[in-house]
Formats: sequence, structure tokens, C-alpha cells
Amino acid sequence: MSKATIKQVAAAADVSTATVSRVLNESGYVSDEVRERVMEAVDRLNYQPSAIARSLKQDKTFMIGVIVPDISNPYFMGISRGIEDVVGPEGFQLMFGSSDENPDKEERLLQLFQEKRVDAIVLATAGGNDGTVRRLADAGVPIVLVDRKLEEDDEGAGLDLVAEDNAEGAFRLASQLLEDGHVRIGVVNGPARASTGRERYDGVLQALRAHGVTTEPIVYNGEFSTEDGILAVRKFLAAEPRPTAVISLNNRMSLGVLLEIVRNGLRIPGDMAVASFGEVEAGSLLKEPGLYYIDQRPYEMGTRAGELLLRRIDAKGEALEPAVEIFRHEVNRLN
Amino acid sequence: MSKATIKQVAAAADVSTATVSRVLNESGYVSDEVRERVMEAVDRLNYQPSAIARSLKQDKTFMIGVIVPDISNPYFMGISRGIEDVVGPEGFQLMFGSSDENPDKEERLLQLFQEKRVDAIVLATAGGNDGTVRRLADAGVPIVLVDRKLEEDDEGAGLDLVAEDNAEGAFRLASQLLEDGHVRIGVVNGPARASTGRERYDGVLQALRAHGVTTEPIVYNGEFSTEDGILAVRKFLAAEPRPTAVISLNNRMSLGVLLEIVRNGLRIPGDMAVASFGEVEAGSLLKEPGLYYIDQRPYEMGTRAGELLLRRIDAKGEALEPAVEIFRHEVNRLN
DNA sequence: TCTGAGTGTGTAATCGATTACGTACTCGTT
DNA sequence: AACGAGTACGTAATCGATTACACACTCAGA
Repeated sequence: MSKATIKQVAAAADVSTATVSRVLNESGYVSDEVRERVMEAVDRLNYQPSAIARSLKQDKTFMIGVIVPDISNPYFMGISRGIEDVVGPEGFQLMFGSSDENPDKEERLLQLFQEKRVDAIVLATAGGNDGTVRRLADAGVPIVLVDRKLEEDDEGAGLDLVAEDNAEGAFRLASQLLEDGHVRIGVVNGPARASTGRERYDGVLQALRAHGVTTEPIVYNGEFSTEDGILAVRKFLAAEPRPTAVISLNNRMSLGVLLEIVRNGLRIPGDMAVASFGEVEAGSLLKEPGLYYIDQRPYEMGTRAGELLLRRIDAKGEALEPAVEIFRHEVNRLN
Repeated sequence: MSKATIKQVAAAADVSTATVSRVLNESGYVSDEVRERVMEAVDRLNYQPSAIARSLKQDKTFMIGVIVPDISNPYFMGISRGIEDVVGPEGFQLMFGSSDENPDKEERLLQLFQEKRVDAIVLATAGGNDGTVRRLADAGVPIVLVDRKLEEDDEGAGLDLVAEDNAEGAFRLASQLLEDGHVRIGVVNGPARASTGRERYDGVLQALRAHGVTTEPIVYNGEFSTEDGILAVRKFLAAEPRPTAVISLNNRMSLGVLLEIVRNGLRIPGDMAVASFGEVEAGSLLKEPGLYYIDQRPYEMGTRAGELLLRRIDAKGEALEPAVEIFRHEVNRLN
């Protein structure tokens, strides 16, 4: 009862495999009578063509590998949805891998995807794999970078790139706190491997300088996890003198920041002001309004990435000049 | 510079393709000298074997299809992590599909996964595809149901099943509210297609009966989305008489419930008590403690599902008697 | 010396599709 | 009547690996 092959269908319908293929793909000429015989055989045998065999012959898998640092982050899920909504209608299926911010795991995924012969790769890199990425690109695998740049180069380094204006966003976010009179600011930063972390932190420093603040900010370096936000707040609360505001450079960490501040019975922004790069879905559960945040547009970034993917896949390896798309944003205040 | 084949490697190392294959798979005998020549050719040509070709020959893709109703729900992400942590070390890669609670989309995914010849399928069904599921199972595709049963049958219907004791959990959850003196309770229910929705709602009804409550609960039927929680609360607040407690039968909807109650300036549980089937990650952001919830154990469910998968894959189509695993839980109170 | 087990390597079939090419028939045109 | 275009279908090569089988050689034990 299992897996019928095209040969069996051909035999059952008393035609050649070529004809069966023609019927199923609606290519070439087939008489109505034969078509019907084939169709009948197809669903009598419950035949499902093997995408494996097809891919081998056609050198096309209709699969797109997506590598993100944290699959449970709504931000990356948003990007994925955007990609899928664009490439899905063209017949492509996404294949996910989460690197968990771990460059080694990311490298394994890149390798795996190449072996699986995905038609293209979307990469939000955890960093540290410039060499592997370049090898793949040289081997002709279409690659679109999202959210994060490679380490070595400041531009997409010859690859398509869809990212955000991190420095500018962080600058504005920090400026808000500064204009509210905060001077001692705790910064919850991500790993230096991630270009987003580096750029956003630079933006904060620039804002401090622009506002004539010379005291060094107190910094916590984490891995973009909720737990990191919690630990950062603990560090800040124990600091002397204690900061009056926290700026968190990633949405997951922001949630941790909020949870820990609330757990300590402090009020936001009364006792501790908070600014977040990225929205916190449940932020409105807070007692009082006043949370500053930058709302990113992951879905739009995803659709744009999807378009770039299709463009590259259509180009079939021909050299295209790399597209770079930078999303800008505004600072918002909750409620 | 692109895609070298095993034939090119063989030529470069001046051996047959069989020998190259033996070197790469460490099977059969190969002399040290030849092995070295081959290895050298492999990385000089930057050769990556084609998983496509291998899969065709070996009838094994090392891919496991995972179909969930909502990929952005941390609950299903937890299950997925559990699965991955068990099957990953055995060389399997997960391939995701989100049905968005849509039976048609789910059917397309089932079909797609069969064509891609995944080695097994994990299904948290949106409902309405009993026929297709059974066809796949008959065709020899190992299938493990998680979280939700098929519609027709009360047991796994001959398939492996990892689920929760929904009726019991909902019974306890509702009982808490009842014991606190609530009589008018708003129930935020999911679609009847989902077995979880049906069973949990039954549990609530049983609790009402057991506590001698005869007034009909006021019910909102949604699709397990956050938006549904919001709409449900609007309905309840407009009802006359207004319920004093809400029980939400799914974590996503619970978040919506909390958000909308807070948005209306009401206190939890003072003005409106809330009980949730499933944890709400950011629940602790609430002003006051008092949220009842059942904490599910998606990760453990995932690992169990992973084990069942491996068992079935190892069995290679031999009939195994179906395993059914039901997780039970306790009611907790936040803070 | 003969035998058989253990090594080392190549030849060719195979997996399940697609597709280039060839053949044959039917018409309408000139 | 000859020709070319359009229609209908089959044969066999092909994609890139794995693997059954065959062959050849080495060496230890009888």
C-alpha cells in the first residue's frame, strides 16, 4: 500500500513513464483519453510523485533555508512570515534552523543546507562565519542577509542585505532618556559578534556624547535572551550609584528587564525609566504607561528579503549587483 | 567554482566513485594512501555530497515534518525544541509548517511532506483531515500526533499520541474559580475542530455541574489567537450581568484577555479574576498577583514525541502497537 | 603448495523522476 | 501528391549518489 512509483502508474495505465510525467506536469501533448487513464491510475494507486527524484533531475529543491539566532523570538518569526508570504505562492517551502546565537551551530546549519541543496539561504547570522558564508556564495548559493551584517565588512559585503538603521534608532532612543533628564543609564547590550549589538551600542554612545554626558554608562553584555535582561537589572540595582534609566538593545532582553524591575516592586518609569529597541508584546500589562520603544518592522523586512530571494533565484547564478535595504524607525511611547 | 560532484572528485583523485563514497562514509576497506588522495581532492574541490542523490538511493531523507497550528506560539515552539533535542543527535532535521488553524493549509502541508518523503511526521492537527492522515499512515509514513487528537476517534486512533489531560486540567482550573465564589464565569473557548478546545470546555462544564452551578456560562468561541482573547473580554464586559471571572482555554487567548482587562483599567483579580490554561510568559508584569494558570510541559511532550518518532522510524514500517502518553498538570497561582 | 580469510578497488545497476530525441499519424495547403 | 506543422506517444539518457558483485592481491596456516 505504500509508495507507488511513476513506473507502476505507467504500467497500470498502459503508457510510458514519459506520458505519465507529461500528464502530471501538463507539459507536451496528451490525448484526453490517455490523460484520463493516467489520472485514474494515479489516484487508484494513490500516487505521490517523489520530490526527491524530481529535485535530483531538475537541480531545484524549492526549499529555502532560513537560519535565525532565536526561533522563538517573535521578531524573527515576523521576518519568517514575511518571507513565506512572498515565496510561498511561488512554490517554495521554508526550512528553519536556529543557531541559538552559536556560531558553530550556525556553521553546521549552513553546511547542512548546502548538502540539502536548498535553492537559497536567508541568514541572520550569529557572527563568526564570514568564511563559510563566502564559500557558499562563491559556490553559487543565493544568500540574503537579514537583520545582521557580516563581521568583516560594513556593507553587505557583496551580498543582499535587509537590515535596520541600528545606530540611528539607538541614538534616538537614548536621546529620549537624556532629554528626560536621565544621566546615569544602564545599557543592556548583546554580544559583540552581532552587528546589531555593536551598532546599537555605538548609537547610544553617540547620543551620550551629543548630550554632553561624560560619565561612562554602566553596561551589561548578554546574549539577547530574556534571562540576560533579568541579570542586567540585578547588576544595575546593585550598582552604586544606581542608574535611573535602562536602555535595552533587544526585545527579548527588554522583557527580562521589565519582569525583573516589576518583581522588585519598582515602578516604570517612576523608579526606573526603560527604553527598548524593539517592541515587547505584553508591555501593555504594565501598571503605568511610559515605556519608550522602537517598533521594528520584521514582517516588512521579511517580504523585502523574500523579493530579493526570488530575484536571485530567477537570475540563476548570474551576477547581480547586491541590493541593500535599510529600515529606519521612530521612537514610540507606550499608551 | 560551484557544485562539484562525486565523479569529479573521483577523477581528481584518480579512483572510482565507489572508493570516494567509501572514504566519505567510512564503509568498506580503503588504503591510507588512497584515503588521503581522496580527502585532498574533496577539500580542494570544496565538495559537498548531495543529500538529494543520497536520499533517492537510500530512501531516507533524515527530515521530519512538523505541522503545528501556530508556529509563533511558545507552546508549540517548546514542543518543537523537545523533538529537535531528541532527534537532532540522530541526524534528523526538522521541517516546519504552520497550518494557522486552517485545515486546508494543513492538508497541503501533509501532502507536501509526503512528496518530500520526510521520514516521519509530527502533527498537531487543526482538525478536519482525518482522511488524509489515515492515508499517509496507511502508506507507511510514521506519524505521531501531539497535543490534539483526530476528530473521529477518542484515542489516538491507531497512531502514536502525546497529549494532555485537558478535561481534568480545565476541571481543576474552573473549580478554583468556583471555590473562590465566582458563579458567573466567562469562558474563552477555541474552535470545536480542535480536540483540546472540546475537551477543555467539557472539563469546565463538568466543574460547573459538580459545584452545583446551573446558570449557563457565557462563552466566546475563537481561533486560539491573542486577538480572540481581546474580543472575548469585550463581549464579557458588555454582558449583563457581567461575569466576575474569565477562564481562557489557551495561552495565546489568555494574553489577549489580560491585555484587554488591563486596558480597561480593571484589576486582576479584584475586578475580574482570570484563569488560564497554559502559562503566559509575561504574566508577572501584572500589577497584582492572583492569576490562576496551568503550566503545561511542552518541552517534555516534545522529547517524548521525539522518542516515539525514533521508535517508529527504527521499526521501518513494521506494525507497532500505538503508544499513548497523557500529561497531567496542577493549577498554579502567579506570585 | 594450496586454501581461505582479509584487503583494496573497480564496474555497473539502481533509486524515481524529467526530457531530448525519434517515430508515426493527421490535416490543410499548394 | 507532396510537404510541413501540429499532435501523440515511446525510448533511453540523465541527475549524483550508494552498493552488490566481481576481481585481484597478500598472507597465515595446514
